[in-house]
Amino acid sequence: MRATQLLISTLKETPADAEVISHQLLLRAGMIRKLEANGLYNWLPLGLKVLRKVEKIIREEMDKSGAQEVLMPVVQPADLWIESKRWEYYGAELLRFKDRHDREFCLGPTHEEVITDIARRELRSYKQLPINFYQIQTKFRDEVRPRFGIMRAREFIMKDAYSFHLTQESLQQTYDVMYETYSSIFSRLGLQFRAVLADTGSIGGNKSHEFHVIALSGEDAIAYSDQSNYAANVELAEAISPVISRSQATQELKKVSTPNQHSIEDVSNFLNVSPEQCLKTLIVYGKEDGLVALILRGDHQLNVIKAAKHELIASPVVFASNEEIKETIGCEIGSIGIIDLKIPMIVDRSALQVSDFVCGANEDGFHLTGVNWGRDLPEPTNIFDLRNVVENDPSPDGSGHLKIARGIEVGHIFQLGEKYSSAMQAKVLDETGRAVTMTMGCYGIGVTRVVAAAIEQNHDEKGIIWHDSIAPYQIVLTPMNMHKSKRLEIASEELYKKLIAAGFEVLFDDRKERAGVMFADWELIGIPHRLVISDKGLDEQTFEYKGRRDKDAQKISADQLIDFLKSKIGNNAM
RNA sequence: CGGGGUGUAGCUCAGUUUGGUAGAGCACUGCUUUCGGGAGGCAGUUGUCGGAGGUUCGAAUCCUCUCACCCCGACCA
Repeated sequence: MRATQLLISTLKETPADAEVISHQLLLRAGMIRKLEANGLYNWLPLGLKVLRKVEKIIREEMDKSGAQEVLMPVVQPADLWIESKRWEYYGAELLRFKDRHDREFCLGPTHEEVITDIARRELRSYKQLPINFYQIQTKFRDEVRPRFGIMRAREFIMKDAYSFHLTQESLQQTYDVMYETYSSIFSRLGLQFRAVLADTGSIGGNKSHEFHVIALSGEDAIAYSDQSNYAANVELAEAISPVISRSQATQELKKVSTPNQHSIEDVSNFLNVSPEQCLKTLIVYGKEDGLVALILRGDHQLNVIKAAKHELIASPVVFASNEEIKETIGCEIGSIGIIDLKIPMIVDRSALQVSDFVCGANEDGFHLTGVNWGRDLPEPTNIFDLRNVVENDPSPDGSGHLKIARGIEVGHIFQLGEKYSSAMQAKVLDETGRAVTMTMGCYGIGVTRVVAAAIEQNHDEKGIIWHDSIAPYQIVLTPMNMHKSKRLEIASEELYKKLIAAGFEVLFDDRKERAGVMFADWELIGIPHRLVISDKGLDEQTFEYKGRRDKDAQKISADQLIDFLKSKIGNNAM
């Protein structure tokens, strides 16, 4: 490709509404542009090149896994969604509208209904199973608050796959294949990623993994062991109770005045004890009427997803209002304590381990010190894992300690079970001739999000750094002052053709631009390999090469150039 | 949906307090130079001042309404 024939719309300045680095760089590199409305983006030629490469790798690996590609409409009839009950439950994220005949439709945020409809029409026999369909298709979710550019846009491209099975064992097998396939995909994309155990949430099912690209700007926190393969979303990661037993009580129970000291930070500073030595009491609504107290160590954070799984706690977790707390317990939020609480109490495992602790006195302006389980109040009976794991907690698999990293969720695989197949009567005959509801798996990759995630992970102050496999072009050929040297022009044209013949994806910067402009543009756009051709170099039969991450350029003799480039770029992108 | 902020040239922004008829830098066009790191010079082009209504001799500026976008939160798998 010649630069004079390519839309190069680089910006020197960062548009004011771009918050995250991937959004800024995609805009500045001229890869995407926002359409008038919020959360909708145009893909310009250079950006689309990248997107298509990501799609190609996904497609190749999915095909290799034995999945088959289909294409389903973006517009979906309401009837199917009514059948699955999601017309009622999906909420405002589902963009609904009517056609000219007043029939109701929606824009597909996902395609479970449609694929299940295909399956129930086309699949008749267990002999056709297992089967795995995928598509790469545009989705629309009317997000409450789209943000971060293409990271969380309203319209986006997703690779979604749906598998159908007669048995759980079969589902597990395909699930494992997808796990491996995803690992291959993200490896080929050149991403540093981690597969983590995930909460299955309201979709249900018994097993789920998220694939996260590790990046400081990630929206999710993930916990992983420093010594084993264990990794889980912090939402899910289990906080193991340390094996150490509680120390003996050494202090007297005392009531102390703590005027205007409310937060754990206030109280621990005021009494000169560490937050670990304090217990905090959070009041939430119970599943039945009434309130429930949750007891955590002062330095720990409540994990609302874990808490919502407790049988006494309302799901989702809702904190009690100040008025109700005052009415039921008799004090303000900052002074709630554990002794003589009149409501059910659920104690985090770690809170159980503390002796001589500090807690509220259930009386405004007072706390208790030297409190001990068993001595000053009964040993708790209701013990639960309520908190977020923190750095250096023991790993739940017993091997090593947990580290915390930020991740961008780019893929999610889970076992759906029969939620859609049973609601929509998707059945096949088994070997005894009996109609059996199929069980399903579902596997997504946010294709457009992958592009953003790749940038979040790979950029510097000059711009994007694409991995060879997804760069819009592998090599950029930049001649120095070509318009002044006929000899250089001829040599550049020759080299351009030679590189193409050798199988490289090469961009020839034939613009009449100064060197600095060319260099700055291609560094911003993130072309991984740069060749400079100059009169000086022609004299000594060399070209100058610089990798996007290299500090300095190096001279390569003309006769070795192709071999050199092949060794640099390798086969992964060819 | 709640809170905060911003709307002026393609981009970044000044001008609004104190009303007087629209600006800078970058970008873009042409020419030019000492042309390997977003260079310099000369000459140009670019606006419903987000929209509607009002006050006024006169509104980007004051008032009312409205729309859009951004940030924080809530929501969401």
